[in-house]
Amino acid sequence: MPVEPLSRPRIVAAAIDLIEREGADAISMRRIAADLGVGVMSLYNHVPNKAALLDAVAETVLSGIEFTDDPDADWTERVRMQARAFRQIAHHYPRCTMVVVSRQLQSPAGLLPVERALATLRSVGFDGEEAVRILRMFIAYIVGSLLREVGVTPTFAPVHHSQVDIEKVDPVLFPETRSLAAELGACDHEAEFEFGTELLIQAIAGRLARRKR
Amino acid sequence: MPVEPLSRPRIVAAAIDLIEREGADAISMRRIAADLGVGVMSLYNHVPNKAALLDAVAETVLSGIEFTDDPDADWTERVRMQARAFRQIAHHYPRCTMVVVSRQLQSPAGLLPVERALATLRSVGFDGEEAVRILRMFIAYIVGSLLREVGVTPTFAPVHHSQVDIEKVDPVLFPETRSLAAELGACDHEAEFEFGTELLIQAIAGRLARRKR
DNA sequence: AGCGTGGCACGTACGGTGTACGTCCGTCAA
DNA sequence: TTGACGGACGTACACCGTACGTGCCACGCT
Repeated sequence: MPVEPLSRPRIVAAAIDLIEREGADAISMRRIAADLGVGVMSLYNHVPNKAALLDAVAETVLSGIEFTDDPDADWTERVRMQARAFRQIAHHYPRCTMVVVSRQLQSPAGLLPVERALATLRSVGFDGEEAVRILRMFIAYIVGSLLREVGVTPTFAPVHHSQVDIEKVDPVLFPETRSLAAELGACDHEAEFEFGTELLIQAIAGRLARRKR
Repeated sequence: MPVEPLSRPRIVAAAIDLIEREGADAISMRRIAADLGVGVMSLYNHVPNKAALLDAVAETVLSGIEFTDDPDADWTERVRMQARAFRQIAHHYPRCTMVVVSRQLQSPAGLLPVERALATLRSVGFDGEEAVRILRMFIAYIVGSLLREVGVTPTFAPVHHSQVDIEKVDPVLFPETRSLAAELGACDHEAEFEFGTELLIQAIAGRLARRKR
């Protein structure tokens, strides 16, 4: 029985699989090894330590994003597509999202999207400094959005409790919060994400217009 | 010698202190107890478990934000102030920031800022649904910004290496990234944050104008 | 005064974790 | 044939969260 030889990619894949199945807290070298039907210490022949493994997980997830960039499309559409591509992470690997955003990886895995985004921004007339600033703002927004999206599901979503029992909040201290309970309780992540993306694009467009004037 | 009696606030304070001194990874019930000069299990008389302790840390840090809201000021200025208030977290408790954003707490600690922000937004003419959307977008941006700001300091900042050795990136595959190396390498977090905040405010203002028309 | 009683500090113990180190074995080069 | 070497694995250690039991002390009641 020629079992697949142990390898770094196989270990990383098992780790991702485990995180998606049982959550990021459940991950341990022993569990991964068990899932692979292998001794714990064998992992260390391919991965220096657990932190590096998690970095590899983040890198793998990140590099799995499908960026389809159409250079002929309107720049607003291109920005939209790139933003949506990032959000795919939260869809394909919801439980891994926290891992991805919480470790800053210093590998070229994240460079391709950066390059694409900078190219897009510069092609519409922003200078380098401004392109970088805008990119950073976009990334911040996207990261924050992903965190909201996956944070709402801690491990298993309970039935459906909004963050606070709305009955408990004092209507005189928090009138707005109370009257907007319905809106605050529900959250269509996709609509929310699109709304913010459009707002950002409009802001950028406005800045661009002012700049060209 | 009447030692201060053990109490939940004292435990939480010790936890925050430990995190700030040694990083979020270093925290353990045993270390906290040792810092307080107390047996480990004594902690459990005041805190049900470690997760609850971390929630309490998040809540305490969050409720420590100084929100000064001037109802007479321009709404743009009020939004600015509230955004900056959040960013104080990253200044006062840099190592705790990850803890704060990574646990979704279901306590009224985060309600005050929400209430203020909603009130501000509604006072300038947004309806409830839109106010909530805008607030969510702002929070996403702020959270993402804070993560960038503190993520740059993993544990101890090395000398000063930008995320990638710029020499290593291929200039033909990543021309923009390469040519903007200087801009990408340096990051004035305050300026960056202000830039994004202003852009967001402008976007909101634009939306408001369109809405009133 | 005597006597519960309940809260709190604490020790011990158990199952789990990351990983340093040593051992064994299969493969391949000389 | 032999030597070296890389990879799989077992053992061991320090540390983790926390369930459980024990003892102390301050209090309210009779």
